[in-house]
Amino acid sequence: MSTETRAVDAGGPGAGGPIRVAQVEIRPSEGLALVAGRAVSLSVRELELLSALALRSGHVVARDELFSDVWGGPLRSGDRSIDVYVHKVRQKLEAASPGWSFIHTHIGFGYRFAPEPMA
Amino acid sequence: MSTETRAVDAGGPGAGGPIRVAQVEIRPSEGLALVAGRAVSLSVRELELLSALALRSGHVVARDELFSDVWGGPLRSGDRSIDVYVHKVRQKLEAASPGWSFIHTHIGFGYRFAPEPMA
DNA sequence: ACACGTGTTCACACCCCGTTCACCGGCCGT
DNA sequence: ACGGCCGGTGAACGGGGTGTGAACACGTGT
Repeated sequence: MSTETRAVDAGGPGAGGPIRVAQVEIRPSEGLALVAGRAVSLSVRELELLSALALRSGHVVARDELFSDVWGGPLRSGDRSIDVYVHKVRQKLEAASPGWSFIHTHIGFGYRFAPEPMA
Repeated sequence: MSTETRAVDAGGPGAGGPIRVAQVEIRPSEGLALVAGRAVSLSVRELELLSALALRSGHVVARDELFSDVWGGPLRSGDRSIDVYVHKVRQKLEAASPGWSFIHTHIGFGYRFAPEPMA
C-alpha cells in the first residue's frame, strides 16, 4: 500500500541490468538513463550514485552507506563528493523532466530516491 | 480491549524497526514517516517525539515522561520544546492527510496519539 | 601541446534544525 | 470580571548541515 517498495526491476544485485522506477529507467551497461522518454547521459560516478539510490527507491539511504556503495570506502569527514554528485544528477534529471523532483534530502540521515511532482 | 491497545507493530522496544498505526508508518532508522502513502520528512527530534507517542498509541503520555523519552532528562519548568515540536509534527501529519488529527491534547496530563477524523 | 571530459576539493551562500522568547486564547478558582 | 496557569502558535537566533559555482588535477584523444 505504501509508496515504499516500488516497482524496481533490477537485473540482479551486482549485475548491470536495467533498473526501472516509475518514469525512470537506468541502463548501467550503456551509461545512460531514460527519464520520461528522454535520454540522459551520465558519467560513471553519476550513474553509480543514481543506481545505488534507485535500487532502494522510496527508502532513505544514509550518506555513509551511499558513499561506501559508490566510492567503495568509508566516508571521510569533510568529504563533499556526495553533495556535488547529488547536485549533478539532480540537475540532469530535472532538466529532462521539469516539474519533477527525484532525489530528496533528509537532513541528518541521507537521500531518498522517489519521483514526485514538485510542490 | 477497547480502542486503547491498537495495532502497533514495532520491531522491538528500543529497536529502530518500523512502527505502524493505522495509515501511519514510522521508520526511525530512515528519518521518514509515511502517512496515507505520502512521505513525510521529519527531523530527528520530530521523529523521536512521534515514535514515543506512536509506541503508546491510544494512551495518554504525560509531558514529563514524553520529555525524558525524547530529550533524555527531566523536564525543566518553563521549557516549551514539547509544545513547539508537537505543533510541528501535527502540521506535517495533517498536511499529508487533511481532515485527520493524530495528536490529541489532554490538558494537565499529556498527549495521546490516535488517528481520528476531524470533528 | 592542446582541448576535453571527469572527479575532487574549495569557498561561499543558503536553509534547516533546535531552542527560546513573546504573545494570544481558553479554562479554572476566587 | 479578574488573575493565574496551561497550551497554541508565530518569530528570532546561533550553529551546523547542505546547495552550488568555481578552481584544480588528472587522464585521454587529437
